[in-house]
Amino acid sequence: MKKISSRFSVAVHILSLLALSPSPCTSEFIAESVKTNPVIIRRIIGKLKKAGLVNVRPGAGGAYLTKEKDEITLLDVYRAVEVVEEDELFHHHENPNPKCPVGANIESVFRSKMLQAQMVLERELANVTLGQMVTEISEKN
Amino acid sequence: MKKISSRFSVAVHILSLLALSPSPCTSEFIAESVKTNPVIIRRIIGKLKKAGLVNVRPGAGGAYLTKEKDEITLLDVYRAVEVVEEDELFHHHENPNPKCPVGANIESVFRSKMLQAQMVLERELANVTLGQMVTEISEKN
DNA sequence: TTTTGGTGAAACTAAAATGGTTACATCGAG
DNA sequence: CTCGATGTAACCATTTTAGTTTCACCAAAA
Repeated sequence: MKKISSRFSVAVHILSLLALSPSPCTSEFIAESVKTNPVIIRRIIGKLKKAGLVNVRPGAGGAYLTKEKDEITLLDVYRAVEVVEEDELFHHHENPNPKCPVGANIESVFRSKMLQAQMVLERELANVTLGQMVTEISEKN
Repeated sequence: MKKISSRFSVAVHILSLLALSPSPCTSEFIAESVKTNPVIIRRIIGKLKKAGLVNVRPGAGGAYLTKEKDEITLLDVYRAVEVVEEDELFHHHENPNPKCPVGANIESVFRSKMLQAQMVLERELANVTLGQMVTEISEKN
């Protein structure tokens, strides 16, 4: 793979800005903080919107949170930006050879181990709220 | 990202075969069980070799484990096949705007949360040995 | 010693994901 | 009505991945 897409880290960045800003933020403003293109921001905001985390004022513009910052977890964001396909982090390659005793059975065994590993990862993400994030960010000032 | 490369699942498949086979296995034999090309298998075996998990008989051919199957964990394999870059699963995008209070501090906060999440994932992988894998695979027969 | 089977590596291809850019129709507030 | 901002679409370049062909080299067995 390499790495999980930066969409995730950018999305957290966006939401942190929204959580700290008293008024809606435009994609251009956000793009300046993230140091990227406004279109990139809009695309990610689109996914956050679809997930019900933010709303965007039509016409006038500007995004804002639709939930309390303590009710948004990093897992919500992770899922919203669809960084992993079908919510499965690990590739279960194969249509292995069913004639081979290993080929025939490895898939289900491997899969269950990977789902377990994925579960603990997601539980960890679910444990961190946007509220905690912005608190820690603010404390560093 | 999508998914972690199938190199990982294929590597586990390869090692399972080696653990169950009394004699060294050729890449062609393995390729049949995995249902892929022998060259793909050799490339992955090359990485496993570099990590000290297997050895290959020169000339005659055939790979075999260099460690006890209970001393190889899925984390060893995960690391060996280099599915994640620099051992960091999450992308910490950004050279964000240092002038922005969020941009200036989010990176370190986000990073520490992600390292924590990655840690629990890896701990889970470290908890499963190749021995357990082949035991479970065999039980299914 | 010659043959044979296998490895390791290079060179290429094709597909997909990612991050980025430009352009533009559309919508609402002032 | 005008202006600013959004939401898309259409591209593009880069990188990763999986796969294939080819071939030099090596060691064991005939």
